[in-house]
Amino acid sequence: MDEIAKEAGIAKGTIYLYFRSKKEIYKAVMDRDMEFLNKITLERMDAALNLEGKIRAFTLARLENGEARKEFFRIMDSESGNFGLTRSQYRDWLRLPVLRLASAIEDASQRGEIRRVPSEKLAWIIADMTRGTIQRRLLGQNGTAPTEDSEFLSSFIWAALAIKLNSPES
Amino acid sequence: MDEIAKEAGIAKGTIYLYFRSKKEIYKAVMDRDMEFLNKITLERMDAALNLEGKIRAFTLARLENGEARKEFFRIMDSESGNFGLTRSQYRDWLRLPVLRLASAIEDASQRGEIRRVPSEKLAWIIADMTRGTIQRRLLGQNGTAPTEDSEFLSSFIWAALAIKLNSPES
DNA sequence: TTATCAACTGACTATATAGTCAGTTGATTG
DNA sequence: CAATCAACTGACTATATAGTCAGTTGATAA
Repeated sequence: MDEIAKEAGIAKGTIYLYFRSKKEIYKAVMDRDMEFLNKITLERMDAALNLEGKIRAFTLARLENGEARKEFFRIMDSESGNFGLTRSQYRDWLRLPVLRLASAIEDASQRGEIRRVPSEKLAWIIADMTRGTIQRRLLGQNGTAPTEDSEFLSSFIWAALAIKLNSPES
Repeated sequence: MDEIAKEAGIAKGTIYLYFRSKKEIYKAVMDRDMEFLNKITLERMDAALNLEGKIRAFTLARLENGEARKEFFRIMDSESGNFGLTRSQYRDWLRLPVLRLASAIEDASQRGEIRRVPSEKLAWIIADMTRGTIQRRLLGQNGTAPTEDSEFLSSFIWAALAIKLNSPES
């Protein structure tokens, strides 16, 4: 709190005129950032015309955001316990874009554009892969661009969704 | 430390005859658990005859372990920051089984059993999906068995790896 | 000029808890 | 029996820091 006050150029007591507790500050920051991230994720997904584009939009929006807010992610990752933020709250925030992704998958599945899959489960593991990739990018001295990683993820997922065509006997 | 001492049935001071600090205790627990988890993961992967089996072995070993040590994972997840454990140390522990998975993928890729893929990247995202699935299992009241989730993950991954056959024009 | 008050201040309090160490215990030995 | 000592004890110390509150400031109003 002393550091926050110093950084903000106010006295510590002043903080408590605007926030009840330290937790509340973390929550406010978290809410703002997650809201923003979800907003751009959804916008970019909506702009995409087909499922393949939506998957690419989802992964790329997340990867780019991770890149732009490294420090935030680092703190979230290693200090979330310090401010009473559980993994389940993080999951709650993810839910909205993930469910949007799930409906897109479900639609495509219904329309026969991809093979039949459990859409919600799939959407969650897409989110898992994206998160893991962001974490890996933040750790190592990563030379690759977000677009490249997004491309890798998307094409991998897309390959798994392709309808199996009648194949010559193997 | 008071709680640990109580649980162990010794005085707090006695702890410091065996461990230099609180961090060291966490590290010891972490090391033991991760070593164990890696051991069974590698054993089960080695027992599998082909890549598909190895992927299934990897995911299932992890999922079952997550099930058997819920409390440990929960603490790891939400309190890792409290004891100076960074995400990068977690990643270091994962490295061994992930690289083993990567070589298996690389081999299969070389032998033409699967299509060409960047094996290490792929191995890491398999680990991501597995971790995410474990976390989801620990949160919700999950009715499904680990085998079912492992099956879902493995078949999804396998579908993405299948060699694209010459298809009739679409 | 004085009163009022909202915004602000920062020294201080309260609390939690990792780590310490002077003292105890009980087994072993000469 | 007395001496020695390794293992152990738990009351205590040291430190960090979230949160408080009596007092200050400066603008506005009467």
